[in-house]
Amino acid sequence: MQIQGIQKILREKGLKVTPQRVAILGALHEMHNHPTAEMIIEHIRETYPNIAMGTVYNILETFVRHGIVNKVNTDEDAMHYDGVTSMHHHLYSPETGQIEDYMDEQLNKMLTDYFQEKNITNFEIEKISLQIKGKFINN
Amino acid sequence: MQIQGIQKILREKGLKVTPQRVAILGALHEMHNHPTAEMIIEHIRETYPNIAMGTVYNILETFVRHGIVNKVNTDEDAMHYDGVTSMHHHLYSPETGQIEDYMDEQLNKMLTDYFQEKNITNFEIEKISLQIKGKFINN
DNA sequence: GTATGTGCAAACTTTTTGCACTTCG
DNA sequence: CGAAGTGCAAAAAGTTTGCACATAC
Repeated sequence: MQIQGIQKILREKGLKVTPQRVAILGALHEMHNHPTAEMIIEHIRETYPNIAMGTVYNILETFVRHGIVNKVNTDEDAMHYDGVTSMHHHLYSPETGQIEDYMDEQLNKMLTDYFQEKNITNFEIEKISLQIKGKFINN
Repeated sequence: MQIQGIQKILREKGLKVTPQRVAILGALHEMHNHPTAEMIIEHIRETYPNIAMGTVYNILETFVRHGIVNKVNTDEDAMHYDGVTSMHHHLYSPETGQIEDYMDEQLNKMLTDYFQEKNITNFEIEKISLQIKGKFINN
């Protein structure tokens, strides 16, 4: 995605367009490996050497609040982040920490239909995602 | 579950039966609210006043390694733990932090069948679980 | 110009670690 | 008795916060 696309996303949410925000959201869209805050900083430090830790955490939290970034929960301490907000799932290996997107429209439809019909009474569903735990093979 | 049942679980895994382990596994089986390490300590402190933090973390890690306890990943910092190891899912509200079990045999079968047929090539599945994010209603 | 955002460092929270002592089998 | 487990306290890792300064709009 070009920088204009990033800026548009921010403006549409009423967020001020700052170089830090553009860099972080850009990084999340390039990286595709569900980085931690630490990994994001490392990635953007080349083009943005003096960004502050606290700023990165603040910005990520803002993005999550506005729904343009999602948290990816794992068994590890550090939080991982995901720039892809459309419905998808994750393959996850607790041993190596590797996380891969698992996109599957057929599965999405199956789950959406299932819960539409099921209609859980005391809960309003906002988002459904599968965590598929296991091992990556020869990789 | 009585104390004998807890001891049996530990012995079957080749783990030494210590009062600390019995207390923690017992707590996890009573609690049903996916407690953090902190919450577990608070819960067992009545009957076990001088258990050490480090011991609780060590024991939980041992249990997870032996598959008798699972980690429950959320958007929060602190890890949550679950004494139920059979296939099930979670309703989760990021706003309040509340986590509830969602048990559904029909869903389990649907998912298991789906992935059996699908056969992802580069990944060996060990465990599938849905995180259903949203809001609990009047509760 | 003003509300909002950022840098920085300190503080806080959660988890891990090292080592002496203890306990289970 | 010996291997494994525990207590404790210090340290590490991850995240949040407060405040002065800077910037987007």
